[in-house]
Amino acid sequence: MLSKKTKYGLKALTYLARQKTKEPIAIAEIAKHENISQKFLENILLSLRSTGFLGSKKGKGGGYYLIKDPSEIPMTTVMRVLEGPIAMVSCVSLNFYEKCDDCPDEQSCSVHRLMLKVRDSNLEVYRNTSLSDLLAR
Amino acid sequence: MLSKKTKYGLKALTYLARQKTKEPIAIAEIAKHENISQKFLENILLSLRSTGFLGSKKGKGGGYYLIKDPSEIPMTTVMRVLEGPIAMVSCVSLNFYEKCDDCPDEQSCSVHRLMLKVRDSNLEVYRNTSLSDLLAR
DNA sequence: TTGTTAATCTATAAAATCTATAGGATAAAA
DNA sequence: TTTTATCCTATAGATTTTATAGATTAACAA
Repeated sequence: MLSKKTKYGLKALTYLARQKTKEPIAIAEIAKHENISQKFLENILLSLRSTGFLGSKKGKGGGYYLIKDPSEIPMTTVMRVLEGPIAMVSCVSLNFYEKCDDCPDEQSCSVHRLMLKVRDSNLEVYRNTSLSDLLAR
Repeated sequence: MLSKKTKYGLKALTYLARQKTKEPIAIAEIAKHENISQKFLENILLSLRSTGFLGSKKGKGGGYYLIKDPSEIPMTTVMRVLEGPIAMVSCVSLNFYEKCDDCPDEQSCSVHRLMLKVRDSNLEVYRNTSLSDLLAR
């Protein structure tokens, strides 16, 4: 299941991408429009900021804004920050590889084999999807 | 992340599929070979039995055995029983559809749009993979 | 300078889910 | 009728997710 964190994060990014202006948008405004707890959203946007495509400004008139064009913001990056590794098991993870402690041999592991396919499949979707693809009606 | 339940369930099914004989295999044997808590595995196999491709026999010489050929056991069925719906949000689920309570319009929802792609992609993998595909070395 | 606004940061509470175990019931075989 | 192994239900323990609280920092405006 998709976490609420990811769901909210995607909605917030979409909300920002739909703005005509590039002026900062307050968290309160996003939270209100997208039915999200403001405090929860604060944490989410904060973690998204580390990606480099999201900027923020403090004080009056402050808020969040996109630094890059939505078409330059890939879902691989967004999903990794929000949802964590794209792979469902760490032994097939590109960015967070870890050996399974209970599995003596990856080559012959059925779970490994299946999850490799799933990872490749998901990766292709995320690599070929940017924030701009989520906007269209 | 893949749950341990699913991981264990897949390993157990694979273990059964690799048997030469069609005689029942005791849970204890599977648990030992695959490093799984026996009691936990009991529950898992029990839930897998509902799919119809897994049979069991009680008493001495009892255990679990595959009713169908591994090539006739699709991952869609296995994953749905073990891991739950394949869709990451219920609003794109084929078998467990539910409207999101916080989302006024699916058509314009960015999460819906993205998760639809992910579901299709995963579904294709699971539909084209059977238990027999997980066996090969 | 001072007050107001809004993001930043850390900690933690509350809720939900996952993982594992316990123990008796049932069925089959010897 | 004893032994063996699955069946079934309940629940304990651990982990993760979701949400909130409150003090801090930065920017702006009067």
